[in-house]
Amino acid sequence: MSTSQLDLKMIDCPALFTIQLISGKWKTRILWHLRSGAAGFGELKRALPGISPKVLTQHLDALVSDGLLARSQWNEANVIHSAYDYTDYGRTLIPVLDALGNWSANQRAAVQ
Amino acid sequence: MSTSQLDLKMIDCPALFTIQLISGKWKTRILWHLRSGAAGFGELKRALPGISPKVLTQHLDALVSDGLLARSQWNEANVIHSAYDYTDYGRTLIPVLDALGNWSANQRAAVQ
DNA sequence: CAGAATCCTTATGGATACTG
DNA sequence: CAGTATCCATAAGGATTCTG
Repeated sequence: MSTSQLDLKMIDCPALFTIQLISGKWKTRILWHLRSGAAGFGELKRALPGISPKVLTQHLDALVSDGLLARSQWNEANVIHSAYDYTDYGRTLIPVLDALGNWSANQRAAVQ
Repeated sequence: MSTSQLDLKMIDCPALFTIQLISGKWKTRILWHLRSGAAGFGELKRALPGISPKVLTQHLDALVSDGLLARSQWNEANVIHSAYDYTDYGRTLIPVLDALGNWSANQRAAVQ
């Protein structure tokens, strides 16, 4: 499911590469949530009501494998904890996400 | 399949609204192609090798129904012609598409 | 807690033939 | 030319149970 490979299509349409990284029912919401700081698996799950652990894992794995997020883990009283956070690379995407968000906010404002 | 309805998720994550408009295997490429001007059904089909007429119709219908594109048609020697072009609303999305494209171009440049 | 495993439903896309 | 109609394949997502 990794989208890190380039493709002829993406040379014709560079926007496609970026889109593929952030497409998926929950990816944008994960990335959006992490803008305010790292979060563990459970926190993300709570922040995204309705997502199943399998799907959350799938999306996180894709984001990690595409280099946008990094995962860390540690033990506390014999219990595993994890944290997902932007990589430096992933962080460069935030202004782009903001552009997407601002556009939609402007559209909504214009309608009202 | 219209994504024009707002949703609670999109208030938490405004970027999601924009993403939904341009997600789909060919949507970005259609929008990218039309940046250089309107195009008919056949031209788009040729510009997107591998797309089937059904799927092209689906994507165009979605883009029109979401208000990003407009469709016009006319007759010439008893043969139907069509043209798809940005609406004024859709055109406001072009800078956002450019942001997506520029980001991917920068990443590719950085890798090399 | 953080997932892996399994099974299942739905959404998306595709090939092809046909029509006004 | 510009699609529709039909049938089909795969991908994406989801519910649930289980494990270190």
